[in-house]
Amino acid sequence: MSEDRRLEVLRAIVEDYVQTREPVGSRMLVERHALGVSPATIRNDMAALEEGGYIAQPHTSAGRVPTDKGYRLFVDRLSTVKPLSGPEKRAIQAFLDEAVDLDDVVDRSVRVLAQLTQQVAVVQYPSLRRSAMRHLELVQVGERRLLVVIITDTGRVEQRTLELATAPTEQVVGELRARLNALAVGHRLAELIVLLAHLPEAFEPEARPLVVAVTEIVEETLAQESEERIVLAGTANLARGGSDFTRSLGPVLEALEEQVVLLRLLTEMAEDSTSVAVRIGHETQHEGLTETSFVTTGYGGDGDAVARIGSIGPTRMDYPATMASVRAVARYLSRVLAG
Amino acid sequence: MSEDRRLEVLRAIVEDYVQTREPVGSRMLVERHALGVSPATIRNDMAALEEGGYIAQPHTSAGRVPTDKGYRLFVDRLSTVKPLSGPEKRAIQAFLDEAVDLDDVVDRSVRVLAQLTQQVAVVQYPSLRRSAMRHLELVQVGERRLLVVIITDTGRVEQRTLELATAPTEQVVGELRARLNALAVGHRLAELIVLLAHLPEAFEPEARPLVVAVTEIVEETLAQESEERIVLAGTANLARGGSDFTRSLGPVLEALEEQVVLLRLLTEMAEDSTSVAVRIGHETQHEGLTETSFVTTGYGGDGDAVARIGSIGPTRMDYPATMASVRAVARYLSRVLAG
DNA sequence: ATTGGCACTCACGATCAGCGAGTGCTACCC
DNA sequence: GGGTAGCACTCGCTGATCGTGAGTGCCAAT
Repeated sequence: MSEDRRLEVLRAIVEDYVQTREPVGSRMLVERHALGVSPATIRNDMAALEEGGYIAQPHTSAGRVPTDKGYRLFVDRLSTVKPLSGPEKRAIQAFLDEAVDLDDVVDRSVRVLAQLTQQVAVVQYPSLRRSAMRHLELVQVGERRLLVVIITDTGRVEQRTLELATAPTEQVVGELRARLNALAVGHRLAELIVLLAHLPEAFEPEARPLVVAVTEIVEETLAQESEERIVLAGTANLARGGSDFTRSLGPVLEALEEQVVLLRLLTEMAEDSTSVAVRIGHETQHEGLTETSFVTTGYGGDGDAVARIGSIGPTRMDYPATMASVRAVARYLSRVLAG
Repeated sequence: MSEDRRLEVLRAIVEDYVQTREPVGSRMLVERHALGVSPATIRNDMAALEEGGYIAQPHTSAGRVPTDKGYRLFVDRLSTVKPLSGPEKRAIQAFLDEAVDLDDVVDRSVRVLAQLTQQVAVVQYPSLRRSAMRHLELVQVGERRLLVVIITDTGRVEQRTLELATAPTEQVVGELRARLNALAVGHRLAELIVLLAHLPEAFEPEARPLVVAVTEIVEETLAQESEERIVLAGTANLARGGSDFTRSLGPVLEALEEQVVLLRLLTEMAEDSTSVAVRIGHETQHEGLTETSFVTTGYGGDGDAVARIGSIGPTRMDYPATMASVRAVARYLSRVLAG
């Protein structure tokens, strides 16, 4: 009973099951794959794989289905990423290049990925903290209201209005704007807290409340939970494919609407920021997502990513294809942002 | 056979069906509602209502179910809006007041509405064209790149980058910014095309290409289809409620993901901008939405709305409650935007 | 270690009868 | 003429029964 063949059997089971969506039996297996042995032999291998927890049978007298552990092994050791076709690549690039806006880029990315994988796609907006300041604008709107606009090099624009106790002079606002920009432009926003610490001291006492108020709201913005924005697309794909996922669709949708859940997952997976990371079924640690897998990778920035993009589908998905699509879209997305 | 009682029967059927989700028969009807007549009489009325196309029976020997036409009559003439409870109102207000941002306001509105109605909620971002210019900022980023940022009084921020043929001087950019703001601030963006028409002439010939480029990109931004942004929440609610909607969920989700479809509907319904509008089942004119109803109303601005908010659910939804929720959230949303 | 054979299990689909909610119709009453 | 009571009829739903076949596990043979 060779170890190699057992793995080969597991791979065959995964591939067949992904394709047919039905438990795969020993007979079908030898027919569809040139394994060179009889069904009975396969049955022994299957028994061993089941013993090891890599496959399971839904009911007695049914074929085998891969377990989460089985998929894990498949992803880690048995699969090879299948690259996208040339036309596909070009289509992605062309589509993303038309974007006019960060919102538009993100939107197009998530759509194209959903389209490619025929699953749910998710994109995190570039993290404010990890982006660099491109420009900070102060706009006086009304007597004692100030609009603070932060623009990052990733194209993100964040804005807050500020109610002031006293109306500042045009001149002070101008000076503050100039100094803030001189100080901050080009730096990561995360560094800002340190950079801004001593800023008030550079101003006359009368102006300090204003300066403090502005720096505070900037810091607040960075601390905000809403700092992290997430966009989904392709939820309709969950329902597609007939009798596939259909019954337990509710919990999945609920989980996907909980931004907190998605954020946690994406953050956890971010440890491995550069390559494609996979979370399978129970590994998501979320009740509604036990039949769901995440395939994500970082994008933007070289070395450490500025945010993540990924695809969400049933555990029984085509991992090699999904991984390829995610990686491809992430690359083009990075390129567009950098360009 | 009094006309009045027939309508009363229709109302009873709608109310019971909405509540029980099962075809309602003559016996149940007289038991649950004090109609003061016997089932046989009701049957006659039912026959008449069926004749008129207001109700139908799924199969022979089953109870009756309201048709789209029946719901329409119910909504138009038989229902009275049930107001929200005090705590509910306060909760909405409190939740929306915490918003820090336009994105945040929109996000919170759509969530709270989804929560209230237990259906899908949809919010259109304030239309750029109908908003007034609060500020227009030009930021020079890099040698020959200019960032054009438009900020509206509804809090919307739109941004575009502009590649220039030649590097403009700081001074020209400053002058352009000042003039643009002087010209445009306070006006509806829709009027901008006219306002900006003669702007280039006010500049020296060398500066004109820049001016033209900027005005052009502003106009382009307004023409953009992406000018209209839409946000959904509560799609998970479609799946909730057991065996209710479950089978034909796919098409609905697909339709909801097609922003174009939603936009068309919202726009069509906008004719009646101030009150609550309802589209029932086939009235949506969309294949995937034949079992779906839209309840929407305008928000922001008094007189003519700046955009729409609404709730989407099964045709067999609680119209009075939904209409009340939609109207309430729209009001608070308007208030927050104005404040 | 592999294979052929064989008994066993069990989900699935088809068939069928009984039940009951609901209807339409007709004859009757006020 | 509108309302009511009674009655025969329809038909979807439920549950039981049963055959079928894919698939398994085990064992003896190679």
